[in-house]
Amino acid sequence: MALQNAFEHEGETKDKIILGKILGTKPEFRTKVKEISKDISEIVSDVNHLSNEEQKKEIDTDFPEILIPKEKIQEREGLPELKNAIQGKVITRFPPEPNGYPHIGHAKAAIINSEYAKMYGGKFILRMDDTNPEAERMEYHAAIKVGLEWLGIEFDIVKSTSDDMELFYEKGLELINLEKAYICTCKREDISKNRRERKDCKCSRENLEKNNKNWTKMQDKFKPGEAIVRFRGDMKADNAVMRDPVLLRIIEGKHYTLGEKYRVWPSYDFAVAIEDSIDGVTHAFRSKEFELREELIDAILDALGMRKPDQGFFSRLEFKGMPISKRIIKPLIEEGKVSWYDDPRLPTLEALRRRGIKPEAIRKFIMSLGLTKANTLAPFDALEAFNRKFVDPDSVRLFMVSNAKKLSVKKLPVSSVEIPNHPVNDMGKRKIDVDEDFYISGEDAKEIKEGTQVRLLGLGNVSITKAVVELEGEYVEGEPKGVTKIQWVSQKTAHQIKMIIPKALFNGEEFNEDSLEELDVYTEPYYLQLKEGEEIQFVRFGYCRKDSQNQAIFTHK
RNA sequence: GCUCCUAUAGUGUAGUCCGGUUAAGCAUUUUGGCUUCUCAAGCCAAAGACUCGGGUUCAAAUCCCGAUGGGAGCACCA
Repeated sequence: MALQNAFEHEGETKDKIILGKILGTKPEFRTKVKEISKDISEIVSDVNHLSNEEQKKEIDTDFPEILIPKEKIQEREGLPELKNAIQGKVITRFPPEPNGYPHIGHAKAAIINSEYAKMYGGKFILRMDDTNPEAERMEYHAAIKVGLEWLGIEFDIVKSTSDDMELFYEKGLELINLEKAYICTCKREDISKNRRERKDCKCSRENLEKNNKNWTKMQDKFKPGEAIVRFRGDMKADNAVMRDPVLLRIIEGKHYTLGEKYRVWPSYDFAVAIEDSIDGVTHAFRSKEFELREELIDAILDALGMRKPDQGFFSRLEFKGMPISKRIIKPLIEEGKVSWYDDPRLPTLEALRRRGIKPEAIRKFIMSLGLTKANTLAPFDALEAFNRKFVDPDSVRLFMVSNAKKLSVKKLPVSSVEIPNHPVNDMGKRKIDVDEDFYISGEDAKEIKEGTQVRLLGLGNVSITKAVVELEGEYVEGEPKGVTKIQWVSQKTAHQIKMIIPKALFNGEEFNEDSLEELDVYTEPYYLQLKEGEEIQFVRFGYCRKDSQNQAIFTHK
């Protein structure tokens, strides 16, 4: 053993390490640490005195098996195992509120929960969490569905929290009758003050009869803000969430699906507790800002004698320089600094899609993040790396030049050329008509000196005869090896498009005024034949998504 | 302020529950090289980490205490 270790570490070994290895593999020695450690010291010292060759020889003769390289330990695939999970019986859910456009944060919650359902052959529920009539809109509801569909997430059950309004009333009343809840008619500020000072209010001492009467009054008489149903938690609790939180409150806004049918609405905690329980959810994963609610949800379900799901938490996901919250995005849109929620600089699903990010890449990326609770402020290039692998095998390679400079080539022996659409995969060829007038990139033109050669990719070598303002050259026979290879566009068929290059919206706290670069570029006419939304690689430039006939969005290098 | 969560290479993570089998694995990034009619992809290699301070132990990334950094909650939003 000492020999092996010495061999693996250039002829030197240490007794502490050997001791650890022995104890690790052979637990029976653990009681005799003192005795064996002395032996080990001696052996180790002997081994260290041997030369490399001597060590090798001894291993060869006595222990040849240890020269076989150790196999790598198999790494776990996917998410960590769930506690209390039975194959086929796991039910998870994704409960978005239809109050905004879906973004990468939604994707994380949806993907983690759906992966768990898949992993255990269980069921997955989409539940629109729509218990605040003032915030919900059909437009968002639809956008969320479109986004999830694009991500390729499938649901076994689709429902809305508001489907169960009668149940919330029933359970609310049950809690009141159990004296686990009461109606509070204090002012909002007083409630908040009492919470901070950990004092209960007079309403919590009212009798059952009064509470029942007030419950009825909440249905019509009380105005919004005048009365709420509070859970009897613990006003002295360290966890502020437990200090008699709101279960039901009056909101008179028009609900996007139910209209004005109800005016008393459940709070998030109450709704989630009841819904997860009756939907049979076994494992509920949410982002960690809800961590403190775990205790409350358990307490509500305990009070009602209802089944509790296992709750789990994961960190919020954000990209550097890409705001996720409506609070920040909305003003940017209003000021015209960002066009809309699908602006490619934003982390909304729609923006990611327009930018050329593939749903598979998002899934892989999110799975690679794991279930950590430490904050994840990922750089966007982590996602790009995944995306590149999906996009590379079927992106058509096209020529495109930016900051175009003219190059005329004399003695060109051909009038057209066929170029493969992909270097390794068979994606067909395209024919390009050429004459002596070309465009090349300004960046390349800068580097080209008179008297040198360049190769026009797929066409041939050109000897540069003049390199001022406009370039001139003549065709020469030659191999591509050792010559600078550049892309080109034929002037007579050049198609001009706008290239949009999205960059970080923010540098730290500061809005990046140069976050959207726009270039006027020339590309081949073949661009017009591609489908909208197709991913292209402009050779030596990067991957881009065709946004329209005259606009492309830069995806990444 | 109070309460809770969290801390592994430049970045993102595995390992932490149950201390030794891993002188810390993977991916990305960067840098070299190979391949290539792209600065793409692919292949090979290199670089690079257990926040700090105590304690327990033969042995600590792993357990305990403390400090520090980061985040969240303290809504009649979810």
